[in-house]
Amino acid sequence: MPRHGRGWMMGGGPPWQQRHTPLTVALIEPALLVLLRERASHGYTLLAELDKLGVGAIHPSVVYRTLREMEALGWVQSDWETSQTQGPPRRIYQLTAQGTEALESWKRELGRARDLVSQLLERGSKST
Amino acid sequence: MPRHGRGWMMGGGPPWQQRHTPLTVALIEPALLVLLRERASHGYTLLAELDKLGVGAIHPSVVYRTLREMEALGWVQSDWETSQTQGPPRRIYQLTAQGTEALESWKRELGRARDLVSQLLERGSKST
DNA sequence: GCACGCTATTCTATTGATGTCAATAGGTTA
DNA sequence: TAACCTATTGACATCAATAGAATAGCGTGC
Repeated sequence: MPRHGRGWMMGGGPPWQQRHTPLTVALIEPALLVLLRERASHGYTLLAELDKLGVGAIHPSVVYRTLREMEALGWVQSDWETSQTQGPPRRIYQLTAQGTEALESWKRELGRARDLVSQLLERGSKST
Repeated sequence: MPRHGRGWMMGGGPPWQQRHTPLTVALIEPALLVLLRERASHGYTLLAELDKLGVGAIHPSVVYRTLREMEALGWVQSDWETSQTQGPPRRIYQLTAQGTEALESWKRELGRARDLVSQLLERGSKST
């Protein structure tokens, strides 16, 4: 089964279960920044929140990896929370000042992308 | 140089020349369909039109490969045009019925993506 | 008539991004 | 103590993007 490749959204025969598209994948990172801006949180929770947001079911590894990479960039900062957990210790991520800047930058980018999409949609719907 | 990676839009330091983002890359395919719906065309022209659209400078390989892959899916159909060219023979692509369907499917997908982006932008701008 | 530049397409190699799977591990409940 | 949920990490395979060069016809200037 192709990851998404060309035609990911055509499906073909069997009714596909929810698959995320390249478009939604590109949104994981800004979505995480937005969520972390609202409150510091840990991967497992963020995973669920992404799902609620509508960014399709993302594999946990992807979210954790993205968080680690964002930490390497200095956008977020993590601390272990050993107490009051219902499981193993968890890593709490919080936004840094750089992360806030990154979010602003992302917002400009998303704005441009949205405009482009709107333009495409319009142009693709005009009667030839 | 990383393709885009985390932080592709942060640049850091020197003012980056136009780099395309994962978001714009994801738009190549629907953009091609939209353009081909308007008129049959060949890779070289489509390349320039993508640029005009705002889908950043795409490497020719990507466009040609995408076109071939779309042909393999039956979305487009190509014929060699040997006459009236200012160069070597060129491959004219035109949309098929399946391609039109694919475009419709894409449009639904783009609509969803745009809504998601709007939602993110709003949520990312609310005062905490 | 040939060297150069533009149009036009294809192929190969490399790297980077993504998806999947498995491993680890603490806590809770039956 | 076994099963299950929370929670995170690492390794590996695969796929897609990019760069770069090869191929090739045509037009222009010299």
